[in-house]
Amino acid sequence: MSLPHALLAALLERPGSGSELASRFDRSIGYFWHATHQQIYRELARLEKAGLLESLPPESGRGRKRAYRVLPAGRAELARWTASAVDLAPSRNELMVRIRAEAIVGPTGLHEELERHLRLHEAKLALYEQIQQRDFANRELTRGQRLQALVLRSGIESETQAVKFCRDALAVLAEDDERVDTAPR
Amino acid sequence: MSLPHALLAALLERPGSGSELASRFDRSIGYFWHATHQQIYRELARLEKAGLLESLPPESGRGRKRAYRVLPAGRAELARWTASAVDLAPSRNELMVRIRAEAIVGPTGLHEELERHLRLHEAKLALYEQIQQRDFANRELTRGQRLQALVLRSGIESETQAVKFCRDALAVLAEDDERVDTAPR
DNA sequence: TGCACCATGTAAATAGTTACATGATTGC
DNA sequence: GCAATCATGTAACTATTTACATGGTGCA
Repeated sequence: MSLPHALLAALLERPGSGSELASRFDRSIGYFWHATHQQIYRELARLEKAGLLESLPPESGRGRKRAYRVLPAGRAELARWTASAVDLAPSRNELMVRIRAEAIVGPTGLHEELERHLRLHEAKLALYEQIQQRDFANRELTRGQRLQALVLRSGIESETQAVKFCRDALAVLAEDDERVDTAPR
Repeated sequence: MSLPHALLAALLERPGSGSELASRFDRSIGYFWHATHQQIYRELARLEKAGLLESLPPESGRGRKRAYRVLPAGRAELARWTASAVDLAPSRNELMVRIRAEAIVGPTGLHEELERHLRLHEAKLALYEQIQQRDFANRELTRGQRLQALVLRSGIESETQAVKFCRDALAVLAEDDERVDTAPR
């Protein structure tokens, strides 16, 4: 399972509280391993119980930040996990199931949904490219930065591919689905 | 949720029993929405209870095939779902988390794991290309077949990208991780 | 002082995985 | 007739999502 290890990695980069981690997840590591704040709080508590993290509890109980920090055992566990063997994750791509269904029971209104996804993927792509420019363009990179840049580039390529897929699918749908696409392309 | 709809789609293409669906999932639609036989049996029972499927129960109780068929309500539900709006699936790519961790606590032995993934993705890519040749090359395609071909091509591109990613990551690791990669490239 | 918001959580429901069980058929 | 296998399931567990709750802070 990746969430605890994603949290260990994030906390090693910079210690912080649950809510800080939640908002950092929304920006960086969460692009590749999403988690809600509920999951994060629960998992932080587990990791602390397991002796991989420690926290400075806030003075006044609830409603105040609790700062977490990785213990040596946590760093060791992260290193162990990083190199451990796992199977390929079983793929689950809902859009592909929909296209498949469209091929059988269509035409449906899948058209509009694809337009919407196209825009979402374009936005994500633009965001990643902006981050790439900001953080990795025209400079010498350390080993760690080269690896991070690689992960980001993989995200850019995935989004590029998703954009292309939506466009191609829309083209196929437009060929004979004029009910939905009233204006010619 | 996609599983019930993936099952409806599969059963509309061809009615069948739970085990037939499970083995078909291992070949076709399961490349994009994986499910175990336990999930499939549970979901088929639910769909029947909901009036979207019917089944011819075997004469002799357990251990015999139970043939499922989609009812009109099931087809309608599939069409409704196909065009319905959903958010982008939150991404979860464990390998990216590992690379990120390697960037922080590395070098670990991630090298070998990447080699293994590289081979798995190469095998999957070869399989998809073989299916493409067999089912879609050099022939006129119907609308449904063009959509299916598109899904397959998307799979081919994803695997191509995964292969490239593994190679690039291995190259970065090899630059300064000579402990693991004893021979120069 | 009261209202919006923030940080931390709890609870319940759903989805997916893993381990195991049972009856039927098939081939030796 | 017995072992291997197939088809169908049950049970328990883990992961994830969704909805809600509670205490604290800051500011109008």
